Amino acid sequence: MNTIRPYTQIIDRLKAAKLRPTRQRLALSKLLFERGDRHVTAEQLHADVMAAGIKVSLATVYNNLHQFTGAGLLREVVVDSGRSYFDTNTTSHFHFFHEASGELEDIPVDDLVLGALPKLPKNTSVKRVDVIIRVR
Amino acid sequence: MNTIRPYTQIIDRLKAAKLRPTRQRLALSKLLFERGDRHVTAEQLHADVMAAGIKVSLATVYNNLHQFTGAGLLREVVVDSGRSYFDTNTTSHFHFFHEASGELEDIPVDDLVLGALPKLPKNTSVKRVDVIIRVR
DNA sequence: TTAAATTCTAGAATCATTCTAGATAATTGA
DNA sequence: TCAATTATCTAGAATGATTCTAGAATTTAA
Repeated sequence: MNTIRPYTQIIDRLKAAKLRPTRQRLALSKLLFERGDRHVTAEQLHADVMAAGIKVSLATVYNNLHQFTGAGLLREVVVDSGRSYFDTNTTSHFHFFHEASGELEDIPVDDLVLGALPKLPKNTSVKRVDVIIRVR
Repeated sequence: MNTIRPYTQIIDRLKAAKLRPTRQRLALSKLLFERGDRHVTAEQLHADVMAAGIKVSLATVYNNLHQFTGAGLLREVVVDSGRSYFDTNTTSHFHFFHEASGELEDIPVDDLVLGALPKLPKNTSVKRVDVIIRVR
């Protein structure tokens, strides 16, 4: 039951990623993965976790964001040179970027049709295709 | 004639942008606009202009890159949180980003078909659509 | 030529991020 | 359960790109 074992799912997820379920990691995971799709910066997540009453250093927030990204639990989105966003939606999709507010908004993959990719440069393979529609 | 008035075109371009043709600005413009399509970082351009024997401070390189971008002579490309690239090709096109080398490569607009854009968020208009194919 | 406006500069400041190295906590296996 | 091992956490320093500052130099317009 959820009320009795609220961390079970998250712990399993961390276990699969070979990451120990530490107090800090659990708190960050809860904020990231139990609130639906989110786009956060390290600073935002750090503020969130502190606001939740759990003391976590900023370095730990960065460490965990990168570990989660490496494990495929997050996706890093580059829209703004100067800061990184981390997206809890790791499925294929695109983004609106609101330049005024700095907010990201998901675009479902079906809402934008991308034709065949152009011929790739020699000896390369696609790592990812990013589409960002910048609006204001 | 080019050999006699080699700066005429650049000076006209700067004049149109209401930017004074200073020694530094001319040197930067020559490097940017007389070498075909380029993707440069501020550091790279600074190194280039110094190598050309003209002393320009890094702050001036940044100032000018931003002024050129504001005037529509350059386009800023965000692919790498942490540093900005400036693209001398201001027409509509897309990019390959070579993650290993940090190099950008143009994709002509005709080489990738983008379907109709999704419905935009309320009260917004499109500023730009960025497509980056990350390869390695 | 001269005043006004712009631009340039070195160096300091800022901001996000990474690094360091020691302290703490989690896991493993006896 | 209890070390021993390994991973993780932390504060604070370091880094790297960029911006700011304020005074000096240059350019422009009249």
